[in-house]
Amino acid sequence: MRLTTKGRYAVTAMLDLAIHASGKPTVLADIARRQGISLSYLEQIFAPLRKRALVSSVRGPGGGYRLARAPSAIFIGEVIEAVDEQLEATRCGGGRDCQARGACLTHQLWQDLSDHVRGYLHGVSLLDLVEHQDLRDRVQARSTPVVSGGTRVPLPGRPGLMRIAAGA
Amino acid sequence: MRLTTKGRYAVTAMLDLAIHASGKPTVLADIARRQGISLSYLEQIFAPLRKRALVSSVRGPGGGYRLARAPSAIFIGEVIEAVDEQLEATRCGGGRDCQARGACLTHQLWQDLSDHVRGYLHGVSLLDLVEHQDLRDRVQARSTPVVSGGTRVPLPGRPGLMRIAAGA
DNA sequence: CAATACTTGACTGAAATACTCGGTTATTGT
DNA sequence: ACAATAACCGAGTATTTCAGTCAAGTATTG
Repeated sequence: MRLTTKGRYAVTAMLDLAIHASGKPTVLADIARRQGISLSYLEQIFAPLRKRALVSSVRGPGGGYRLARAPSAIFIGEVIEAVDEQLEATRCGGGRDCQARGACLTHQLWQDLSDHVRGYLHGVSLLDLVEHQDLRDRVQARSTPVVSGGTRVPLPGRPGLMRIAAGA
Repeated sequence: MRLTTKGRYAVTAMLDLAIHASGKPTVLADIARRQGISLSYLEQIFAPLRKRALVSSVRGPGGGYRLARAPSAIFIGEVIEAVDEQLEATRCGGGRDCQARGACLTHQLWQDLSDHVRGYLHGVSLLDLVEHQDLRDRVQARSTPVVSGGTRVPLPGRPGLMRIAAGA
């Protein structure tokens, strides 16, 4: 599993979708505006989300995207794995000893860590985030218009690979 | 916390150090040979390890590096954090709402994840890895000479940032 | 049929990482 | 002393990868 800002954007977008769900599909342009993500980039992100049936799309005027399942049944891990495809298969085929001596052991370590992370992210649903959010900015959610292109913050963090962010 | 191949090398090297500890210090050249890491790169990696007092060094002939503490008291998290310094402090100062609406919430998610990962890596000691290893290749450890420059595998995986490696 | 909106894929720029190289300083053994 | 050894240091380079853009294409609806 890889963790990139692309994955973060994907989660953010899905969250946005969950929040603004209202029968009608949501157009990407709105998400782009609200979340400060470029439309083109969003398109690129939504393609794999659709392929993995996390969202469904409706074309033509009045179209847009919808969550394909209930927010409680969509897990962050799925979203990230959909977007940050792992075309990886690290050397050292299978369970054999891939390297001298030490390396393969650490390898096992990373593997375990990976499983941990995956387990964690597969345990958090969109609904969890939405609920958590409601608690946090119940006030703010009312005070700012939901749709308008007010803020338009360019980027949440600075670009580059999302570190398993000790920073904050 | 960042996870790079540099960090992986650091852990591997420390593990090597733990395994070949025998009173006398170990020279980097040996580790380089055994683990297939370039000497120069190892030097670069050991500098911060030394700064953080995870290893101690002895200069001159007969010199080399030693673990500064017992393997049971050195944790992987320390090693990685020593090497992959985080000069990070992500935007969105403090606990404020750093962004529009959605982003800061996911932010909290990443934060939690980060804490998880860190907790995990700070719970694994070098000794844990060493022991685990003994179990795994008790046979192999005898069958191949410990020192000689036999294999010389260039790289464990391919370069690039270490993904939280689903691959294997 | 015309506007809307998704779809696709190639392309680019910038950043970070991975790694090298040359030289210096401290010790030790002869 | 001298020479060999090994840690130490800092600058420098190259590759990779990611983030983001652009342009053209296709399906739907009104």
